[in-house]
Amino acid sequence: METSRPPDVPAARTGAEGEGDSPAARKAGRRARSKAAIRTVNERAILAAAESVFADYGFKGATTRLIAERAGVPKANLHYYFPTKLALYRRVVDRIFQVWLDAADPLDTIDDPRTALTRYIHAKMDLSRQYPLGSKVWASEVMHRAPLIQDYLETRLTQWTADRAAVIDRWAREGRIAPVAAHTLLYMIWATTQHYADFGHQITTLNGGQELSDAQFARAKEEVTAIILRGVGLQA
Amino acid sequence: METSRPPDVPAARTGAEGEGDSPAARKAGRRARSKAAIRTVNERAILAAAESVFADYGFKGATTRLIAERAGVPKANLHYYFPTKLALYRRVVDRIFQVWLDAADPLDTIDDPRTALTRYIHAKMDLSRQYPLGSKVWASEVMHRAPLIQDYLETRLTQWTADRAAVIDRWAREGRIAPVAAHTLLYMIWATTQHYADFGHQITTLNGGQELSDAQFARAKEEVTAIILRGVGLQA
DNA sequence: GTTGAACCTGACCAGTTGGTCAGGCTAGTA
DNA sequence: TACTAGCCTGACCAACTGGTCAGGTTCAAC
Repeated sequence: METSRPPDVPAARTGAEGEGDSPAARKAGRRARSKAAIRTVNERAILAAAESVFADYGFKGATTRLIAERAGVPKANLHYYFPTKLALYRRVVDRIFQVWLDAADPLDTIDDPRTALTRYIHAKMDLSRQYPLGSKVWASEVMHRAPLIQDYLETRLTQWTADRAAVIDRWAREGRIAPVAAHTLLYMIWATTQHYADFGHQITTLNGGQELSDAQFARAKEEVTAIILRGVGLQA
Repeated sequence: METSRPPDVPAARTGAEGEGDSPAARKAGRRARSKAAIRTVNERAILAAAESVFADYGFKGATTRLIAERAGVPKANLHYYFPTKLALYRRVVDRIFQVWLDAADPLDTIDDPRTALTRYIHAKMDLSRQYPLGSKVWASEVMHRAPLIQDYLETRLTQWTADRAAVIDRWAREGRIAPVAAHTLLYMIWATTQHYADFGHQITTLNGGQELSDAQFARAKEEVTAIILRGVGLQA
């Protein structure tokens, strides 16, 4: 059983309750003082631990005992902040989905195919590098037929995909890229970039047991981008 | 909790014990008669059920109760054939790995890059279509840091990958394809083709809730192949 | 038809699961 | 200083987990 601490994840906003954490509380860090700071620190620790455990075992395989252990709080305390395992999971998934949507910005704001695709692929690769747990949680959820995020898939993701597909289709119609099906292209980009997170362990093993160095990863990022750009008829 | 039957999977050879099942036994099917036939039928049913449950929940999340239920045998009977959950899992993974290796044949026997890559990509796409559970079990295992298949990764998969990478590198050196890193190309092929299995549910949802039809899938296969071929500098 | 090896399974077990709760503790304020 | 809202947690629970086993049934060889 894994007991190592999760890698530190960039701590996004923790929740929507909007507790105001004073500067003093912020500094407290390890040794929490004020009530507000205590809540902030503990919620973040639990959410980070939960993300790592859900990434490791999926929803069903994860245990609240292990989450509490990794967060460094008693199990009963975890249930004080998050009433059920499911509620905790939803909070984790909410955050992941938000981060993903934010990464798609280039496809909305840039009309040059080469620039837009390059930036989008780079953003997705960077996410896989810096935030692999989110990708794994998402993959787990979808592989298990998405019992808990089906509404996301059916509403927000469907709309998002349709909008971006329209842009890509227009590029193809205008002859600015080769006539590829937009969905196929998007799936390829998602699959390839997320592979570096979801299958990171396999990549590490095939790299002689060493995690990809920053230089190796940067090269992979360029190569992936080049292959896809050429693949849609753009000189890389 | 899922209780539906797993989709029918092409029943490959069940094991290495080499029980000889008579023609009569083969025909028996549902109502088994001979001892040998009983063993064959039950082992297959249990392995198929196990594959589906492991694909749905990963090793830790899967329960022997659910496997037994889907196989249509009492739990104690399952433990009669497979002593532990772990032993059952190993048998499932063994089979998946063998199927995957077999699919790689084109890269070994064909020296023309366009033909070899086309056939390999097609074979991997077909596997994702016809045998998605295996892909999901593998993905689960790797995402959970491969506690049980680490030896496969370190020995057989590493060797396999190094051999094929050598071929691809040679193609690049000889100027027969663009100078891409072999590992990056292989990862792209794996990621993209397996995406159609692992993320099949997401693809279905984004397809308006309908599974990709045979025609849609055939088109996707051609498009994926075309993008990758162009991506490595080959006219599609 | 007798025998025994192989197959079958309800009932059971100890350990783990998500979740509860009574009662203690502490920061903040009046 | 006294009060209290909010934080904390050991001990507990019913349900479920992987796995066992005694005792029964069935096939097939003699």
